[in-house]
Amino acid sequence: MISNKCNEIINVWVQLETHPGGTRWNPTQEQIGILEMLYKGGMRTPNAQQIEHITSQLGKYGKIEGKNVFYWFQNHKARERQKQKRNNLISLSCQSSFTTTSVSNPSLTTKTRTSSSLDIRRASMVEKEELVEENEYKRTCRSWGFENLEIENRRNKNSSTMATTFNKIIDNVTLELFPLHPEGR
Amino acid sequence: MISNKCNEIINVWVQLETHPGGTRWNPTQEQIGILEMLYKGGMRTPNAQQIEHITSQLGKYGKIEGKNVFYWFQNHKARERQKQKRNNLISLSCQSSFTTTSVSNPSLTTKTRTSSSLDIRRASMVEKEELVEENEYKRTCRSWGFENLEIENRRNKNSSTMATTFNKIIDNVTLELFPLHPEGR
DNA sequence: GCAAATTAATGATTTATTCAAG
DNA sequence: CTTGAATAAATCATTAATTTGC
Repeated sequence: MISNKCNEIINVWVQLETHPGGTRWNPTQEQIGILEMLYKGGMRTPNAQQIEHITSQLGKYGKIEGKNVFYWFQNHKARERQKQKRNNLISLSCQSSFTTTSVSNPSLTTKTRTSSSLDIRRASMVEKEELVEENEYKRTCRSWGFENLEIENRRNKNSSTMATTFNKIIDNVTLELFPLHPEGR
Repeated sequence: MISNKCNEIINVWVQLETHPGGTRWNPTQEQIGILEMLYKGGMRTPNAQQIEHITSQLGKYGKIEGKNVFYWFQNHKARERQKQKRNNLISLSCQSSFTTTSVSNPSLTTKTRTSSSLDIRRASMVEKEELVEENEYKRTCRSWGFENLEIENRRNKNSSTMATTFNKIIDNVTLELFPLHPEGR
């Protein structure tokens, strides 16, 4: 898809050129593409091993650290939730319905105003209960990268230490993850 | 203070005995004592180097990982905040005052009920503005442990790589941190 | 066209909340 | 019930888009 030597060289050069001192990570198109592909595939909270793996692969297209990958997934996930929430709010307000949030003392809630654009925060709290989350990946054991992954050895022992091609990383990682974390929590 | 060889041996044994499979970290008294000392000294969000340092020192008193130290500070901080909040709420409700939160449409807020025990969350939002935080350590550059601390080399170059005694760790680390992060943010 | 000024995106951190072991 | 562990939400801060006045 996006993997010829030319782009690789150019990107490395661009990276080195535009990030001399070392500010924040500026992902290349290839990196973003792959991350989004993984995300679309269902990856949400990669564990340390997976992050290392992905990082080493994305590293071919520019400077990158493990934490960049971790943060990318966190932010991407959060901001999609955010967007979803906003959309839900809009569709709700388009129905122009009165939202009467049931408070502990219901006698005091007298026909509260239609949800204005301002107080998204409170609304989010309400939504959390009435919105069916599509998030099928509940909490996964993230585990830190500080120490070697001793604890994680309890689960998936079989993880290719370091694949070489993109197809490999994508297929491997997604296949590793897609079983939907069989041992729940 | 708490540092004779006997205890050390016993604790190592206890650690190994009570955590065969590898459940969650169970801090020893010495470890907690030191952590609390550091906390009292003002440490709140140690960075990767400091965490590594502390971990290696606490490791003398039992099995421990960097993430344990990290989480300990996070939880300790958060739970002190929590306690503070609860206390503030209590003292407020003891005055039995009416809290009228100014909403975008003030005409609708008619003498809202006194703060009941349930909605701590909203109260916390209010407090955040009217409570002078004693937290003089704003945001410090935590940085991950995944990669080597390349970026951090911009600041404090002088950090003893690995001290040996407890007094050393305490004095060193606190002295490293106490300058109140001269370059603000 | 083209910099300076604003605004929107998004990388990075911290804080709040929740889960669950003991 | 306490607290270690983990995730979600909120926040900060920097870079890219975009606009604006010239």
